[in-house]
Amino acid sequence: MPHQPLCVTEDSRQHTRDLLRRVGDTWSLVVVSQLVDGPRRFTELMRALPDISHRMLAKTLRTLNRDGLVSRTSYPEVPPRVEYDLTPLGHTLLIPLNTLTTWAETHSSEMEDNRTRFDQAQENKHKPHGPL
Amino acid sequence: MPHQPLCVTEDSRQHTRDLLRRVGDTWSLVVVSQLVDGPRRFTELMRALPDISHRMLAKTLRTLNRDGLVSRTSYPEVPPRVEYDLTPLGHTLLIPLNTLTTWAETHSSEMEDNRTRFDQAQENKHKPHGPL
DNA sequence: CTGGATCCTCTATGATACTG
DNA sequence: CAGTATCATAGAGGATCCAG
Repeated sequence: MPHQPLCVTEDSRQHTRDLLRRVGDTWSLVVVSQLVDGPRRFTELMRALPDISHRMLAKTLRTLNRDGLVSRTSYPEVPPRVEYDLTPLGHTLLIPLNTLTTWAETHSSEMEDNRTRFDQAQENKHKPHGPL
Repeated sequence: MPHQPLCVTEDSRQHTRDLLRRVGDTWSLVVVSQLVDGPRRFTELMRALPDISHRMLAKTLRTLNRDGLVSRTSYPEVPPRVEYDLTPLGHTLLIPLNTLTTWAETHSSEMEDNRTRFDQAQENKHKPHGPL
């Protein structure tokens, strides 16, 4: 009997696809991982993530905040101070994300091997004009 | 004591991000869901997925095959027949994917509400020229 | 310090036509 | 039937400058 994975309703697929696209972008996961241990300021995140651009950090935080996964607390000081933190909803997302992280860890090398093998097989198909 | 989610090594993040980008694209998950119950031919998938373009189905299948998540079996007949199926590795991915699917199902409406609320708050910030 | 606006580039995707 | 190549368009992302 085949198992019944991936709830197969249209809505289900839509929701999951939306979620995967969201957390699967370049930076969402990286930013979230910086918030696991507590609130961080914009500049702190910039320093911790040398590769992210100013623009994309702002944009990513805005999206995560909009989704309710990250909270944004602005303190009426000068210069302005803003702290970002995971919301309770954001924390619940960490569990399934961890399941996926573990899978990725376990199988990434296998997938990498698969890709290498695939690419080599492709090459051999294009230049089989070997010595005869 | 804060929990310890999202294995925080650089490699771990990289692998997970790669995986999320892969299965988070527009079609991978949709295609995979069609293979859960057994092998399918190219045209069968096209019929089952009215929205996907010819090109993207081919490309998605090729990528999944390259990663070793989907097998591709070509029968030397005329006209040609090709069957796609999940590999054992592909099947193992269904488990963590299901965890995420469940989360998405459970919380998608909450996130949708969050977005609506966020957008309304934005509007109110731009046009607070209300009756005074 | 925070973060939005603008300009530019690269990639993803669709539509279409072509090949084995 | 299965798959690729070409062209066109939309969105992601970076660099930079400007504003509160």
